[in-house]
Amino acid sequence: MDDDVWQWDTRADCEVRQILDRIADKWSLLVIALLERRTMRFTELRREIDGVSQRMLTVTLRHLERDGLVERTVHPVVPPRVDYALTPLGATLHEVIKSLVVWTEEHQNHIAVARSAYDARIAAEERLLGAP
Amino acid sequence: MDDDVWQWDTRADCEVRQILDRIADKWSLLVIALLERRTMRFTELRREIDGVSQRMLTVTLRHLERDGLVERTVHPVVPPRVDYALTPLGATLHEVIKSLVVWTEEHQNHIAVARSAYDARIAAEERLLGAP
DNA sequence: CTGAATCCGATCAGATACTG
DNA sequence: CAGTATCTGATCGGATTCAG
Repeated sequence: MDDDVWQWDTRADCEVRQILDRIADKWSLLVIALLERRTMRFTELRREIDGVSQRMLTVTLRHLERDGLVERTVHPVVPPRVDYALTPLGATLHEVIKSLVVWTEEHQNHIAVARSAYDARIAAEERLLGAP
Repeated sequence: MDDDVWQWDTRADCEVRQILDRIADKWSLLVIALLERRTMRFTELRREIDGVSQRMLTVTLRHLERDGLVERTVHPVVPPRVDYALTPLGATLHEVIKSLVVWTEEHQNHIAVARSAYDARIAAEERLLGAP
């Protein structure tokens, strides 16, 4: 059974890979995390997500909407008002994403130590090669 | 408590974001999934992962090694033999990744339907605009 | 306010050639 | 076998401008 689950990873063009690439992109995780709390407007999202450009937020939201993870609601008022909300499907994804973020939170110190050790080892090797 | 966990997502430069970008990249997930089964050699990984170039596999493995997720072992024989194995830290990450892949497997049909509906709706709107 | 469209520099990643 | 180095086309993404 486990073997069946992991069969996917040998094929480049399979559906799972496409979806993984989508939900693993830079801003999608953040958008989903924020919308899980509550419905938000475009400008609210832009203000909350530090570093995102207007263009990339728009692109990200369109992708999420297309995949059925986010619902876009246009209110016919002036000035325009557009609300973004997580769909039920998006909510189930959020549960999975949450475990990923929690793991990162718990292990970031461990990883920082590993990086320092690696960098120190590489630097030491380069000194050996530089002065033979 | 939930609020603390999700505090991270408003800052672009925080450690968690860097780590997420790393483990969410195109090939890392596949490498970790394969190495969880058993230790593998460079060429074995390359053959198993459809579509990866030699360069990108090397880069991915160096990143994972630096983060302490993968261990690289060089055997001083000819021809050269290099084994890659998941570290204990990498193994804990695999558990999290697995839930992500399982979610994708379970919902890929749902997403495919949503995409079709979205594309059809966009196409219909464009027809309305094209022939007024 | 919420976008769409365009331009353009930066980065990424594949192909190729070379090495121990 | 297991890489490194280099070149180059492709893609990404930010800044800017315009529109409903």
